[in-house]
Amino acid sequence: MHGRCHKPRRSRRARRRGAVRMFLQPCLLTLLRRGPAHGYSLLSGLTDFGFEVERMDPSVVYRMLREMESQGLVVSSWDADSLGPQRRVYRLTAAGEETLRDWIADLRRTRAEIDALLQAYEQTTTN
Amino acid sequence: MHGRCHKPRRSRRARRRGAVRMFLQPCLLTLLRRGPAHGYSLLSGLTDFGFEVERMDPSVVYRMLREMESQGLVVSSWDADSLGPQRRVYRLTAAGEETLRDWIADLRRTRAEIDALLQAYEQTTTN
DNA sequence: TTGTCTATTGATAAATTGTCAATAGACAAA
DNA sequence: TTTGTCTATTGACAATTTATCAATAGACAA
Repeated sequence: MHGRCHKPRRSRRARRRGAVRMFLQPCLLTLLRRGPAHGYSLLSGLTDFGFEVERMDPSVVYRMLREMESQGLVVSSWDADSLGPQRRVYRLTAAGEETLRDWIADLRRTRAEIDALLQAYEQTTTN
Repeated sequence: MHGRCHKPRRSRRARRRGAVRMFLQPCLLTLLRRGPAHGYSLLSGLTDFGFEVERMDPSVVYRMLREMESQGLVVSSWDADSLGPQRRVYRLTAAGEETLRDWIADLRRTRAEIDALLQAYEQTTTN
């Protein structure tokens, strides 16, 4: 048939509730903290943080990486000795480290807010 | 001067990171679980969950309430014996209770994901 | 020489959130 | 009694974030 492996047709499913906004960014920053990496390997690494990578569109990750680069949080270069197509290798910058620190603080706060709600819920369990 | 109390000019500040998407909805549902209430009182109740109510635009809350009503999660009626302007009193429906249960499950999952990231961060503390 | 896999880019639609402006009843002060 | 202020609500629209689809391209295997 056509030269397309027809994907499982990620059918318009309801967006997940309760997810953290822009959560992708701190996840990528954390992964890059372990060392330089390119988009595709970062994509797989996201499973660690609860992403369902199979259902994710890779363009989401690439877009975020390029945006992060435009903000100076990462820098990219072409991997010299790679087989296959050229791939961009991303590396964390000092600014990226700092932004990640801010993110961590925000996430602790967010966690506390979620806890507040969960506790409020449990306390008013009327049924 | 004009009949407007000039607000502190909620100046275009960077949107907070690390907030949960649509967090407002489960907060309102939880507040309504304690009993019927109208928009303005719900607005104040949000402080419990980390919202900075002074900086919030009330229209955000009203919009959410109306959307929740259109989804059948709450029903509203006009408060008969209210002083001042008429106000809509919202009451939680069975569907609302159920949606809140789903939210709680989602939020527990979200919290687990945040924890995973925080742990990953702490484990790779290279500096 | 066609197809498949990895890797990346771009455009656009849809959903969510933020901001501003307007209306309206009650009440207090001038 | 008219002006202003407070509570309460609605509507419109801009900005941001997220999802989806379509396309390109090198390497390699059949």
